[in-house]
Amino acid sequence: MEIRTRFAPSPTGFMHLGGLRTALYNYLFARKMGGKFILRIEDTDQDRYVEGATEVIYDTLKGCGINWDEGPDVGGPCGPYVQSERKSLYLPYAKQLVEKGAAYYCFCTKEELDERRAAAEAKGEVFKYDKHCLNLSKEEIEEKLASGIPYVIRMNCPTTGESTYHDVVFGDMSFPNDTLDDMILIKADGMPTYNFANVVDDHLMGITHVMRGMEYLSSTPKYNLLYNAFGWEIPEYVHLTTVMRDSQHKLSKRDGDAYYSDFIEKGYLKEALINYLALVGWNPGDEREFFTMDELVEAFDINRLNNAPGIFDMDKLTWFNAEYIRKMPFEDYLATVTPWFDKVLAGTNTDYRRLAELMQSRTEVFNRVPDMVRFLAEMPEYDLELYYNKKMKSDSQVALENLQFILPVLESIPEWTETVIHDKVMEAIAAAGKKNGAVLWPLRIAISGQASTPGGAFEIAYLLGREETMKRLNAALGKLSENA
RNA sequence: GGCCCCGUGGUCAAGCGGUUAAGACAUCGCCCUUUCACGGCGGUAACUCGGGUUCGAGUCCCGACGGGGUCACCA
Repeated sequence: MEIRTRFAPSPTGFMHLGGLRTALYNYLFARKMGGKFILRIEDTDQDRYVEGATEVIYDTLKGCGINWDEGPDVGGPCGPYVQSERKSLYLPYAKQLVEKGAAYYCFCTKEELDERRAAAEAKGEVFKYDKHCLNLSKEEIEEKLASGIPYVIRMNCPTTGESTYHDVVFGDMSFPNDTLDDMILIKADGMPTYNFANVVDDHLMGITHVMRGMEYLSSTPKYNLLYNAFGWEIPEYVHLTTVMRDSQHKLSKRDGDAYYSDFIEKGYLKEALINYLALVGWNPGDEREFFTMDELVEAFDINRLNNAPGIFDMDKLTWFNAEYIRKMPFEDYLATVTPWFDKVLAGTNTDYRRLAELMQSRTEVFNRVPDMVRFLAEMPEYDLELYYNKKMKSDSQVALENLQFILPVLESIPEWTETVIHDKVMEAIAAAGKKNGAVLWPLRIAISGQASTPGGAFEIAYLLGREETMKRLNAALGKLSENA
């Protein structure tokens, strides 16, 4: 039998990382098994409609290399793949259930229900619909229906016994039936609820494996009741654990760390993000950590899914990102980092190519780049303390002396290239019998104003250019002698 | 609160009755080196707690504690 999985997001305008991982796992499993991966848009809540939200879903998935075989844009044998376009299809199914006694019309208004719920909560009880409308006579129902009183259709859950099902990651799950609420299948506006549409669509679309977040663990018995009432085959369930920010919080919108777009904007690479995400809650069973999408497909196994929630570790993601950046072909890195250089170096004539060579092994996340190179555009304020470095045998006194020593050497450099600067300076240092560090450390501080820089004195001097280097050097000398 | 799930270092995580309890990130130290980064080497650090079962328990059972989920005309 062909394996068919699906990702069924609702268009909210954002792609949550947890959702992305769900999509990824569905995709990986389908590909691994040679099956089909379906994209379905669940937009039955008209109040939540967001303009352009489906495009966000398409773009994110496509950008990550998660391609679907059937979906709203590519079509397929089970279309349409947007729930709002399937609206008319659900009511007949609900009515079928009513005829079978597995569901019933309910005329209780939302307000009445809210009141009863509040009353129950006030008493510290769990509110459960009391099946009030189940007791209506056929005549009463006909009459209300005929007079146009708004209604919903609810499922009729058993109140005794227990429901059991098997989940691939959690094993056998068992729930007392008296905890099951008669959930609404068709809303007063005629639209199906998520709960109902989901079951009907999964069946109609031939979904064999339902992979979704574990928040559905406890409503699954109700879905199974529905499948059974219809006489449909129950799919395999694969409930995925939640991706957490820390042990008590999910990844949240508030912290700006929940959405795919947040990470892309910060300068995380989608390959790194996908790679890391795949590993939160799943592992290949060996020690591999780096995976291309194809390798992920090859290695993926739903039996190795973890059943304990995983915390999304920003540090580890950042490490993955840095590793991916280091492995980027240089030209790709240059192209990607250029706009980040531009943020602070746009007016300068900095050699981006050379800077990029220096920066590639030092870039963890692209949004950290501007702060690292800003000193090239503008000499930062710095403290004289920076000249002190025990290991380099440098302090402000030594700095003054050695900077005065190196100034004429630099002035006489015939050609301002890195190698010439390097050779001439090293020559002079050796000739004077000085220590490399005692000259080079102060020099780098003098022209960068920073304790650490991407590259040493020669690289920075080259990048700055002769004019700017001399300008900064003279300024440093002034500052040093002033305080001597 | 009812019901359900989960519990190995700070984090991810291997382990499926007998191991010196892997590995990765983070952290710390050393080496390389004109800083930082990269790279190399090494260190610190864990089975939530009680009871059982067993010759033997991180692995099985029960309980406690802790964390999470769910109880909508949201999905």
